[in-house]
Amino acid sequence: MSIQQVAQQAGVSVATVSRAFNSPGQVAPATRALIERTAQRLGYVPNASARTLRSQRSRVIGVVLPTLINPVFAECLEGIAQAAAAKGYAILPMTTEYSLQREEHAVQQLQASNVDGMVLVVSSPGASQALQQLASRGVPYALIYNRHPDHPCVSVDSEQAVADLVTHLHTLGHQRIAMVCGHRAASDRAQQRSKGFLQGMAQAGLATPLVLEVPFIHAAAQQIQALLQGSHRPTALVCSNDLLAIRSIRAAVQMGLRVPHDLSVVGFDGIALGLELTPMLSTIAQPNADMGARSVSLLLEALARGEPLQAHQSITLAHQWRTGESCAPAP
Amino acid sequence: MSIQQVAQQAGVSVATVSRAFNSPGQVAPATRALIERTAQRLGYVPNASARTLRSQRSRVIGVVLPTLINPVFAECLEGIAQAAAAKGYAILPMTTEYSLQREEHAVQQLQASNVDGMVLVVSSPGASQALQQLASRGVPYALIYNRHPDHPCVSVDSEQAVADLVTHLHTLGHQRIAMVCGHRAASDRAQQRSKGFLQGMAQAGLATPLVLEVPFIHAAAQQIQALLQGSHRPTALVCSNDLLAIRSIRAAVQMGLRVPHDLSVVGFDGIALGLELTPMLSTIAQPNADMGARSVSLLLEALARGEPLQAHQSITLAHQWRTGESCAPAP
DNA sequence: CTGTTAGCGCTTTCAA
DNA sequence: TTGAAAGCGCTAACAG
Repeated sequence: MSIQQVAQQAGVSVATVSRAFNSPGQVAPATRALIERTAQRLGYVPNASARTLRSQRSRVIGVVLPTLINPVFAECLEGIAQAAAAKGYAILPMTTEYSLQREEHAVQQLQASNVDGMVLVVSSPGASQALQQLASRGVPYALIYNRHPDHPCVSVDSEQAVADLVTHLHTLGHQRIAMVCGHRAASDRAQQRSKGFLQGMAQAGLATPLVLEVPFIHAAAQQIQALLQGSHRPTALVCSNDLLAIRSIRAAVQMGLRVPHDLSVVGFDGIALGLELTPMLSTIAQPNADMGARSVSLLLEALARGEPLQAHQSITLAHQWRTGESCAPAP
Repeated sequence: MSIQQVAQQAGVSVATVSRAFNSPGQVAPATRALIERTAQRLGYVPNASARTLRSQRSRVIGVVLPTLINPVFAECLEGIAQAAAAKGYAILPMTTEYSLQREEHAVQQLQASNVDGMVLVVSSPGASQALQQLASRGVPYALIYNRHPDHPCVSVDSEQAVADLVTHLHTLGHQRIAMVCGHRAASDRAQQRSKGFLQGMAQAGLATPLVLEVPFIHAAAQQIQALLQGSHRPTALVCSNDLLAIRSIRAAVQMGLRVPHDLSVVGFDGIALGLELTPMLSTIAQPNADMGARSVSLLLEALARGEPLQAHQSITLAHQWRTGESCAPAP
């Protein structure tokens, strides 16, 4: 089913059929109606590859994410997809599983696919080859969750958020607060959040802050339990994301601790599932879908202006403390 | 960066460059090395649109899923992505949010994108316009999770699984067993699972089976709590998926019931997160990533043979009872 | 082993 | 308002 056949059937030229689809206003109403009817009857759908090849724009936005197993990224992707669809754009998502190599590969693939722009979550913006390539080639892109002065980012202020959280915990009477943190090398979020933790602890005048670094992928129950051992154990655990919080709760309950009675556990991200859990997850909630949507608008505006996004166009969105049920005053 | 410029820089014809990429064996080692070096230096990546347009194959597999918010589909997608990548295929996922209209739209978009084949989870294979279109146009496709005699499907026998589960619960002493089920109109899985429930109840000689139908999207705590009211309340709840099980546990705990002591709750799907919860989710686990992978292999085999998949090539994979901690003998 | 060449289906001047 | 025609970048005969 090509434009040729539609043109032939309708008794017009291919150019007219093309116009009927792309700038209907330029086609006489009668002609347009005829073409629409014919196309409908033949089940004609314009060939995206040909269109892209010829017009040098694909109306596709590439998306690079660490993984879809962590619901925070799935939620964000839904936001991206929705915002893109509303503007007539399709999305092409790729996951990197926190691997730098796959990050570069994804970016390369997306470039080959002629995406008009990209939305990415990378490990570490400062160190990313992939981003450099994008910048040097003038491909418009926006980062989400990442924060970096040299790149256009849509994010929340994790550092401040966690620092404030520590203050809040301190107010609740917690003195011994520890952090469970994802691999900082694989995520600038983990870095910022742990930085905020240390800052908050210092501000509160709390001593010897403990930060336990664990992998993202597998549960690390034993390490967490080791952290919770002894009479001088922490009374509150700050986790660098909700998934780690969920794992921490399990680890704690397994060793006989009650959450939040004996131990407060708070997460970061605000995944929707956290609201359904028992206890409901106490967490610093990010507007995940909205962040996705905002990054798309930013990107599309840049596309419309015909120039890449600048670092100074970064957006910091408000986070929100979700009280939940896994956090309580110190015992 | 086009093949032209690489050819020129390397002092060979475009055909040779093309061959160097697509059938390296046909190019003299020295020439190939030169081309590879040149391409590398210039940062050349073949243009996917041009390639697809010319060769009439995109090496892309379209994927249609209800949503990525339910982790079962996210896990499945990871399986699909991995299997596809291993064979040099990219994937193009679209979500339908359980809407029939979006289902058709997705299929149409994917066709326009020249995908070589599709993997889909639809609401109801028997009623799907989209599938009919695919079949009539000879586009190879495979369904996952769905089960239907007229379509090639990769699935587990949900009906049998749930029937067996009811037997198991009966063995554990449960007499009053109810089901919490997703909208049957929006999902043939919900249909099959509720059918299995009724069958299991009949087999066990248990009376008046209660099936509560709830929406997929929003929590329905009140309806579930109404079901659990009174002294003659169920002692076990069979949920048509893990998300509903998680919600049911919350609803139960909120009204003072202990899980599994007062009430057993079992799910269906085997999402990875279920293993991390407290109590760990008791569930009928499907091999989600594997199902995705198998559907891809099936599809690629069909592609290699140059013909669509047939209904009789359907695969039924084994499910597995995951004991968990949310299910116990009747109180 | 390498080069020449004809399109794949579409958009977009340029003319009429 | 419409048509003719020139490619977008690539692959796949075909020829050498």
